[in-house]
Amino acid sequence: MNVGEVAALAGVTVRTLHHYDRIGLLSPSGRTAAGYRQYAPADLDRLHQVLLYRELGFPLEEVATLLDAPDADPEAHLRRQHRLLRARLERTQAMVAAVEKEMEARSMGISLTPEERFEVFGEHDPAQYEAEVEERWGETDAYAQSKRKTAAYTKDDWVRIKAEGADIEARFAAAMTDGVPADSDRAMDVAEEHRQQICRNFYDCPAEMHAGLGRMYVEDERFTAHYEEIAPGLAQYVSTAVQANAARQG
Amino acid sequence: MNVGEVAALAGVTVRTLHHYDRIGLLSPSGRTAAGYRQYAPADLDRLHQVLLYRELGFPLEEVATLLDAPDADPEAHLRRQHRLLRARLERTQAMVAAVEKEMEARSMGISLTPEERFEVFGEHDPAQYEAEVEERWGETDAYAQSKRKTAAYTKDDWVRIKAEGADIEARFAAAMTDGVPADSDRAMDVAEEHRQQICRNFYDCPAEMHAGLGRMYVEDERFTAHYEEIAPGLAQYVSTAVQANAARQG
DNA sequence: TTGCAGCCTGACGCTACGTCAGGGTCAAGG
DNA sequence: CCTTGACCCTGACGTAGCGTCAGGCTGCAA
Repeated sequence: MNVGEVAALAGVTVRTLHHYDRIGLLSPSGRTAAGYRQYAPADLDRLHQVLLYRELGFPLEEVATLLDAPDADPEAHLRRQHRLLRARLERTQAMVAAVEKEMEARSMGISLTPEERFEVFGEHDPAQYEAEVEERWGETDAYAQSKRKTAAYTKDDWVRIKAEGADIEARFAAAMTDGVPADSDRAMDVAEEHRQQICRNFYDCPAEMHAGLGRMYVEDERFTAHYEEIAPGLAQYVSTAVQANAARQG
Repeated sequence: MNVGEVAALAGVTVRTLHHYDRIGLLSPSGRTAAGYRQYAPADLDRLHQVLLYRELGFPLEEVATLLDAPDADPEAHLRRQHRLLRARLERTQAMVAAVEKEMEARSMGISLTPEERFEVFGEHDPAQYEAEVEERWGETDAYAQSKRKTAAYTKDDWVRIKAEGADIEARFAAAMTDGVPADSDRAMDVAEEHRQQICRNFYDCPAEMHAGLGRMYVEDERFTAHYEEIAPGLAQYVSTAVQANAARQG
């Protein structure tokens, strides 16, 4: 792909790609004889990461060091981004609440103190704060998590993990063909094992996130296809069971 | 207040306040004999607005024109900010979902197409997009809303509105002293009237937002005090009724 | 072969500040 | 009374992340 196509796909300008090339953040892996930039799939992967980190407020130079760190696997980046995005979510929710509070205060004739009104801004700095939280919290448990996870897996580990996954899927299918409802205890128990298997082997997956995955299994054809291949109707069954289990867990 | 205090309160640097002064975005309303900047409460109000708009990605120049527009009342700004913040909330949620999707895809060995992965970035530009949505959507219904709302109220309107509010509060209090549960139909009906009165007279207040207000009535002492002054226990009563009504409405 | 869209490389401009430099101000303590 | 350290002032220059020409080559469709 050439610059124009990549730019259109990623929603950035050609100039931006030129810039990333010059500063060495993202250099296309090839050029045509005429000097046209040629972007390979791997370059798109990297661009994707770059844009995520940029959106999260990281300076480009830091993005480069993050992505070029030899010991950082892709999964670790995803986990980090997930954490930071949820932090942003919380912050935005707090700001929404603050604005609502002010609207209500005005309509009731109550006036807020300056401290209250600036509460949500307190010493923030959108980028640095998130990066800081990351530094102090992220790399304690999550770094350890990252280390003992996929990066360190041997072939045997992968075989075992695949087997675990297949086992759980088979038990879902068995429950379904036995006519057990998807929101029954038996199905939910399998769902809970599914969640814990994800936690053990891949990434931290709280109930809420697991419910999101459940929804995706029926909404996204790729995941639907994965389950339908095992047994027809299994995608919907697993989806329901997973969401029911999430509701049960709280 | 002098620069340092304001900076600490608002979570910005002194340099930032200097900058805002020089470009005329926020000039303190006074100076000491020695030339020290003196910020009045009104200046803090303005700073608050500036920071909100800045956070939403507006360029400072545009913030200035927005805030200096003679026909824009504070309520309109709050409504606009509320809309934009919710747009950001949705976008962030979409990004969280996208990252979760990718994590799950990796753990299941499915690989996503570039289009899917850049979906969430598509033609965005964090500031402009929000500003654009604002231009096209906001100023159609909401501008009309703004116009016929508080800005145009006469003294009589205010008297009527105050009376309406007092009436609803009295009916809440009556229901409570009658021993009617806060989640009964009677109490929820009053809550619904409360919501509709806010919509008519002040700002658009969907069920979800109303529930948020309900929570605030018991969490924030200012609002609690407002209701407790009418009758002890009324804050909790109204809060419960409002949240129950929001749940009822869906 | 002739457009015209798309690509290239400088190079300068712009926003929203960060960061000194050089110098007054103010309240507390010696 | 005087000094000291924290705070304030005004330039002035620097920086990040591009936007925006300018001047020129490339590629493909008519």
